[in-house]
Amino acid sequence: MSSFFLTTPIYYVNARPHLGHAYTSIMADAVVRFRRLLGQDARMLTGTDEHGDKIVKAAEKAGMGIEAFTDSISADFRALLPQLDVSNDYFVRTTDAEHTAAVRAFLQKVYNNGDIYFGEYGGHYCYGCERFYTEKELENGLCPQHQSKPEYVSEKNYFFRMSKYQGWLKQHILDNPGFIRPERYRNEALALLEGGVLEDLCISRPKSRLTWGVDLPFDDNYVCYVWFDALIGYMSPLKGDRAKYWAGAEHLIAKDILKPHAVFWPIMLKAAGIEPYRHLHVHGYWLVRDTKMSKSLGNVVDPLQIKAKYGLDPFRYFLLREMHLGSDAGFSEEALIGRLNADLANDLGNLASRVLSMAAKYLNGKTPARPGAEHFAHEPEKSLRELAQNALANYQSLSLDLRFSNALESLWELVRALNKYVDSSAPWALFKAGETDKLGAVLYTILEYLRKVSLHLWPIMPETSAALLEQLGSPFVLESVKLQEEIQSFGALVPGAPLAASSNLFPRIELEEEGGKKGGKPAQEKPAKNKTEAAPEAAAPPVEFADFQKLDLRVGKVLACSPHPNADKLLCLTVDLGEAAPRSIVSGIAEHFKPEEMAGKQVVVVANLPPRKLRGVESQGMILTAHKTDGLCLLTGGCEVPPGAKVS
RNA sequence: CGCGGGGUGGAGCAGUUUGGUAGCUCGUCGGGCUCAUAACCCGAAGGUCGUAGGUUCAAAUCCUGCCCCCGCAACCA
Repeated sequence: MSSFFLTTPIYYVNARPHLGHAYTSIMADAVVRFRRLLGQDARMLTGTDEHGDKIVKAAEKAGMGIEAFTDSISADFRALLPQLDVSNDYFVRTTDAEHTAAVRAFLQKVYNNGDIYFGEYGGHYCYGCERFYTEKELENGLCPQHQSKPEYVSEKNYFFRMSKYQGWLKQHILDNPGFIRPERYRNEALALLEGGVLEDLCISRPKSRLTWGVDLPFDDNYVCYVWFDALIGYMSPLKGDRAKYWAGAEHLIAKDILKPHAVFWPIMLKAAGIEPYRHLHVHGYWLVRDTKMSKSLGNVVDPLQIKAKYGLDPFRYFLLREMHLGSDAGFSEEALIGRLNADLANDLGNLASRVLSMAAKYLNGKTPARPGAEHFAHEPEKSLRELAQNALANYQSLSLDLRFSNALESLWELVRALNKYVDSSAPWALFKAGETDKLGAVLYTILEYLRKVSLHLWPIMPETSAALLEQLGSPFVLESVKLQEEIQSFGALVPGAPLAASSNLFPRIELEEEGGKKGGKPAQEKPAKNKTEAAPEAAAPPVEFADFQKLDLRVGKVLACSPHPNADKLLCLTVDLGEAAPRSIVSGIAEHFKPEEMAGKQVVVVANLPPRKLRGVESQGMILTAHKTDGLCLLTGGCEVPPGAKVS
């Protein structure tokens, strides 16, 4: 039995899971389920990446201990999986003891091979930012954030000699066209390698600056930093099964982490004397209202809310049907409802409903006799069989390439052809005419092809697939599936087997006609727990009233406004707060407001923040806005008030 | 000249690798059927494939210039 191994990224625990994470996990699940249908020994890995200073900061911000914090978010990610029917075999945490041991062993091996060296890293360090700046990033030798002169600090660290393997990797990518796909990302990876000599990767942090990480095996004054730790998570849980599964390893990622996966990781493996993975698959982003999801825009989609509202399988179907591998796709409830109604309710659901209902009426709910070969000797059955074979063959090969959108499109050609066949063969007319043999042959044909469709849908919609197969009197048993043979074969349904009297797996969602309201309710009963709008973030922990009083909030009048000379997301405003001189305030609202529309507006300002330079312009306050799905809304005084009026 | 992606009937997308009747879904209009979840089936309207040139017997597809969108990076006190 051939083995197959697929990973999602090891998700970074600095935020709670959202649609993007759900998508990658669901897609990976569909891939491994498809492989299992083909009879392969397919395993899937996912998990959480928990080390690094960003996590330390996020924990501090949340007011939690680092371990409690990572435990909590990792648990969120883990809990999401069964709710999405993701059938992962492994869940790795980079804080697992096994994992840290594997990282140390890996590092030691690379170190012994001479590809890790101790070197001095000299740089311009800004204590305010807690980071190094390159010459290029500095503005006139000053920190762009603080406009202060960074100190030249040299820090000793360990470096991974990536440049040594640059030529090898380039050749490997050229020799293996499918190594990174789709092709555009392969080209991008090649561009990264052709852009000059790769910089060696700094892989450590001194414990004086960071302790939340894996100790280096050859120097316990340092912890391992970022990628070594995370990427090794793809193999550390395999342990004794590594030999069996690693040879078929494939990764699925979103486009933002192409470089570490396409460049760092294969080189790391090479340096450790391990075969590189077989394929890296890269998908795009889900856009909401034509823009990237982001917390600050408040358009983050919560997968569990969508599931609660529309059901899991329609959600999974939508995600896999709508996004073409590699490209971005738009997410909206309108589009989801459109797919659900058109593809699932009207085409597939209705097909099941009409054929089962006819079988109940005309055949007493029993599977009819198998038609003989002569049934397919004539039209329209001849063409139907041909179309079905093509559709299933295409579906299978496209699914193997992770092109689920095209695969489903192909499968739906069969679904539609079956609906046409129902019409053209008109079983109700055969029944009235008393042509029982012909009637049985026609209905058997539809039922059998519907069974094939249902079976093929198992990777995409496992629950619905099983339910439909049950209704068709052919319960799902993974072990007995012979998917490749299903393309040609015909006649698995057992004559006489009982059929469900009706089917209503995909109720239509009726949109409210009047009133222009968006969204919709499923036709079936479902408590409307949540509103359509994006979920507001959970309220922050309580603060003392005294703390609130520390804020000096004022209403001000915008006297003038101009774009920032050196940044496209910023506006420079002059705001009258009733003080001796108006304030200069820089605000990140340029994407939502034009300078000319700001002049004369009243705004609410936080007046006692310390001044700070933003891309070279000093800002002496902060303008308050409310976030909505499609932009920002200025907070104003509500009625005309004198500049400087206090807000409380 | 920082890096990258894209512009195809009203909407959303395929097709571009390997030039050769421009395809799919939704929507619109007309018709049919009555088994079915007001679903299904048939037919029609609607595109000079961003733009200007070039190569070619032939260009959405290959080459060049230009215009416009969108990500990344920088930036949101």
